[in-house]
Amino acid sequence: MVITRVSIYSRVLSILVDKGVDIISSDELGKLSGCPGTQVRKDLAYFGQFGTRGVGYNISDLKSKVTKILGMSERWKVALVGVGNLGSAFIAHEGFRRYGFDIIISFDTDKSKVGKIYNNVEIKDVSELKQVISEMNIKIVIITVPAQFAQKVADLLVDAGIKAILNFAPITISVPKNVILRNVDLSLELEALSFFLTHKELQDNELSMLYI
Amino acid sequence: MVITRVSIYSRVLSILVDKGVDIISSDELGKLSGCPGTQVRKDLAYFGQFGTRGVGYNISDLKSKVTKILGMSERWKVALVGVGNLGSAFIAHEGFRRYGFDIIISFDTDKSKVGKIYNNVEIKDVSELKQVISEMNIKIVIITVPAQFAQKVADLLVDAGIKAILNFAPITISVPKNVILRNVDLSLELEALSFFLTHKELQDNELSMLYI
DNA sequence: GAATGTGAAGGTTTTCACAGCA
DNA sequence: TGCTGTGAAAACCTTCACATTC
Repeated sequence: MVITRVSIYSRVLSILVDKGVDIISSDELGKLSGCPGTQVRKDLAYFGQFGTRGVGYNISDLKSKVTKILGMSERWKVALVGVGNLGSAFIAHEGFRRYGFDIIISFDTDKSKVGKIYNNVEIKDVSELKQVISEMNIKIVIITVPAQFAQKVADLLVDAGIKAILNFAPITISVPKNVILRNVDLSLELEALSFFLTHKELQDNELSMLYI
Repeated sequence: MVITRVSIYSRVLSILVDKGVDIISSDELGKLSGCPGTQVRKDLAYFGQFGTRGVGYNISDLKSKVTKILGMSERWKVALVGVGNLGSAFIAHEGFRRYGFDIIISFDTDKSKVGKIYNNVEIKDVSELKQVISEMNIKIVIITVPAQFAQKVADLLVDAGIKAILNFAPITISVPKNVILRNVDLSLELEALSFFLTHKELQDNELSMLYI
């Protein structure tokens, strides 16, 4: 939770740096990030003291500290498994590059795709996964394969020594405790909207416990 | 939180229905969903009593009740604004259709795109948004425009009477309290991975408060 | 005996309130 | 005076323990 918000602060700070603003208060940063100022202060306090009492936070200073906290001082090399609709879109997605993530290789099992180059990214056969990931020194992998193959791919990745996985397959996959797995389930996000549209009568505190 | 998990239970139940299983215990359903059985029971208890003590839950029965709770008894008509890489991929994405969401219309401002049909979905000019959304009786909209246009699009949607928005633009947007907004920020997910890779030394309970 | 449903306990996260400092 | 940093309080969520039912 904290980390997601710190990431958002980082986004907001970038925009402010570009705008040439120097100083910001926690309340203001909170407003721009969609949370209360006290939350901002507590979140940052977890990592140190970055502000000046009575003044606020120096934006470029805070930005560089937050960047370091997030481990985003250098760019990350990323691989992607499953070059379907979603996978191709992610390979072409400018946002990843802008925020410091380079998808430099991709994998699929489809013989008609393997060997092709899409958006400067080669598509290799999944059988080469372990070797290529080790050679290219990749630490983060995105899974965009159909649900039924996701666990198998995750197993391959774990075997290849990957410690961070972003999974878009709509299924529960398991990895060892020392591997970080994050799941993004697109339809599930829409289902949450469906729920709230269907239960508009529920209000505020009733909704709180149901959220996210 | 509850809703996200109930959505996952719904997925698991579908698979079990297909497999022809009849009955499942909360512990088993929890294991398949990635949470403890007691969580499953509490989550379901929020909406009623669906099981039989000493026995478990009747799968097809629970499935249909959960479907109703989520508001997924009927299909939802969805619009998408911003037919770029990501937007096109979502229009083509099978997953949405499989889980009951039909993207039936899309919008963009790019004159070279407007009027085209992609994957059976017409691309209309954003200026037609309000009228088309009303005519087509659309209740849910996906935003996949660049960050700098996201707030403007959200304002248009609110003006058009939309009450549920799924935003993929990496920026904080504000909507009135009666509008449900969910944000999916792809790079932010990767940043969370970056953080954990960078701070492997933090263990378990230290990490807990940082997680999402 | 087995598994649900649920009040109570235990944790975690957020918010409050204010001391401390520019 | 203004705003950060932070213990304490409040709110929230998860897990436990067990009475209840099949």
